[in-house]
Amino acid sequence: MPHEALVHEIRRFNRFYTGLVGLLDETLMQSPYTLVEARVLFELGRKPRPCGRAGLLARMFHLDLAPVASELAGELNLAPAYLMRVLRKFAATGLVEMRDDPENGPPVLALTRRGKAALVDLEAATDRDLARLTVKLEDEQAAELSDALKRVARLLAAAGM
Amino acid sequence: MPHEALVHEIRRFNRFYTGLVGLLDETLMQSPYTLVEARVLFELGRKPRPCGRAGLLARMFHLDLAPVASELAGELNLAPAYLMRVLRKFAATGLVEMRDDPENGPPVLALTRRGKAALVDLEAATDRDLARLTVKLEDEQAAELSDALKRVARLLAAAGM
DNA sequence: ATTAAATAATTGACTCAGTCAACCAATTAG
DNA sequence: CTAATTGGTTGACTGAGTCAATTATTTAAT
Repeated sequence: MPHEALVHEIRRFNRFYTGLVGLLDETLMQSPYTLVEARVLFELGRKPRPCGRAGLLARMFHLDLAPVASELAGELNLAPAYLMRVLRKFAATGLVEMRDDPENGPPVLALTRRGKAALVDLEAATDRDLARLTVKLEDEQAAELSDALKRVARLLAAAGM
Repeated sequence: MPHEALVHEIRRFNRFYTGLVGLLDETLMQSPYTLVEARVLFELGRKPRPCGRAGLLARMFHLDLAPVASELAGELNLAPAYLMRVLRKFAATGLVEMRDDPENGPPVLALTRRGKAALVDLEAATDRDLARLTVKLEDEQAAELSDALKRVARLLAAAGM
């Protein structure tokens, strides 16, 4: 029976944190995007898919770039079919561009200018939220929280997940 | 611009933790219940609604017991209509009992024996998961993680949420 | 080089989680 | 006693997310 106290604490934390995330999600719901859509947008912004000249060259030389859509699907664990629907919607509304590159490799994803603008708006909204959440903390407490978050992530990651 | 580093760190953590929660949720999906159903079950088990003699007496003396269904809905932030559907399903499959008490107060919820058994099974499953997640940690690391979790919850709760 | 197997992208059809609006019952206020 | 609030409940509806089948593409094998 390993670490009963810890397991109990994780349970408590999960309850707490899902509540908190729920609050933050409400803000995202105000936006014109679904939660999933927002996550896709974030992820596309965070790690832009190789596209254009760079992507082409990389693929020409057989550098193993993970396939674009499936990689995204993996990172967000979304069903490929579902991700596809989201991407098509984004393509339809002009937020992303899905180019079949000339070499007939797998299609390549990129945020359009409008897509980037949308992302900026989203990030501004969540920034407001997070700022409101942390504004009452003294600098010292903020540092402590930041440190504690890092610890949690590090220890859980080390634990194997 | 308050605590930029902290905001950034919370972002990182959210990404990490939603991934982790996704993993844990997969186990729940294996169970015959929906995520929401599982949460309802957990919550009903955690804080059993007053029922039977005790509940009756309390209500007779106008002790203000929060209304049963709406309280649940609030804690889990579920739409009342949705919660109702879940409860009806549970009632139909014999996991909870919804009694209109004789005094015609609001209906009262209680897990049946089968409901309690189901909850025990669920908790066993999630315990296995959490155990698997934490088994690789040394005792010292486990203590550190537990402490860090408490800190995060305490600081965020203090921050206002 | 040709075929076979495996992996990725894509689509349409379908299901059911979750929302919405309206309604009923009960309590509180005026 | 009626009006206004609050909580419970329902049916109808929407659309998020799944599933199975299809095509295209890359890798492996002979």
